[in-house]
Amino acid sequence: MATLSIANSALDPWQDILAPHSFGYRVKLLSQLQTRKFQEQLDPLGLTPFHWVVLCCLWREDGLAISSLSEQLQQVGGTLTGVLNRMEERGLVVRQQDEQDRRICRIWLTEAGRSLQDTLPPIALALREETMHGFSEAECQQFSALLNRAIKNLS
Amino acid sequence: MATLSIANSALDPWQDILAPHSFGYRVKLLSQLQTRKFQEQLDPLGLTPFHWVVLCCLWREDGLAISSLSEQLQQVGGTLTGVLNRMEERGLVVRQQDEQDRRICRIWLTEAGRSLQDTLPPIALALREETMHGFSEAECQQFSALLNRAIKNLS
DNA sequence: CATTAATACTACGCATGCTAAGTATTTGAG
DNA sequence: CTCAAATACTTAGCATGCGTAGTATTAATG
Repeated sequence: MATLSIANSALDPWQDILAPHSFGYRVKLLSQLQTRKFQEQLDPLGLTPFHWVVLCCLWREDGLAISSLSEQLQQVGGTLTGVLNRMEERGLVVRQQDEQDRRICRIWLTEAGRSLQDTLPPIALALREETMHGFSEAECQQFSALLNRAIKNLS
Repeated sequence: MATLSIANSALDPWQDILAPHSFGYRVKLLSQLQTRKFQEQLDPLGLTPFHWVVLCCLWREDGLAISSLSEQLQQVGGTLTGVLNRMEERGLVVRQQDEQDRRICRIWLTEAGRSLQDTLPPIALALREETMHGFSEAECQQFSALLNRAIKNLS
């Protein structure tokens, strides 16, 4: 008979590194839960969470090179190619070769892509508030700081 | 000219919800970084991070139904079908229909799958220690507790 | 100036991960 | 007992996400 008692966990030195109760798996799970909730909200708009993050970058600075997006988002180039193809088909962005260096492909917002700046941030904010429900300001900052340190350790 | 100054961030109320600096995106990033590092370690063994989490469940209790794996890992059934197919081809597990209820498909470890219990946990432990490098015991527990609360909020 | 190296991106194959639809089996309402 | 509903799983299609290989362009070396 399998037990999950504290005593058992104290006896098993691997307890806290084995999925699904490990720290690592719980990070993955939180990431997944966020994505699922966000996906639900974006689906009626014909958008995906990945579209959102690309749009965020372009709202701040339009005409970014794919390599710059890749660096900012820490995503490999191959992944972006597909996403940008679908965003272009969806009419959110257009590709344009750089004049000076024709290896570079710059991504520009369309009017449709720019106008989403009014619609999407409130959705993202609501998700953040749901995630952080019951957290004090200090706890939010603590969480954020711990997250940054862990990311730095693996970068 | 794009600036990233504190002053600028204080002026923009959306600053902390826009990718790639948002809390949500950083959670995703930590999850991704973990997966990449783990993948690197598992690749020479012909394994994936998903194999690891399934094996963890089976080491604790062999012969689990797919629905039970689905619940424990919080993964939809369709995802597991593919993973279990590949694990079966890889010789880690075997499928067997339940005698009492033939709708249920139980997953059993092979000897190869069971023997990995000696090899894999140290790899996972090393990754965890790399992630948590420089964290005090109290900080680890704090991080873990905040994570659990956020997961609960979205579940 | 010519050739090699480096850079930016694309293409392909494979592994998650999701939804929706389909199949087999069992349960349960009448 | 019978047939509809519920359950367990598979299949198919699409969107990430990664690694590798390929193409085009520019930079760097001699």
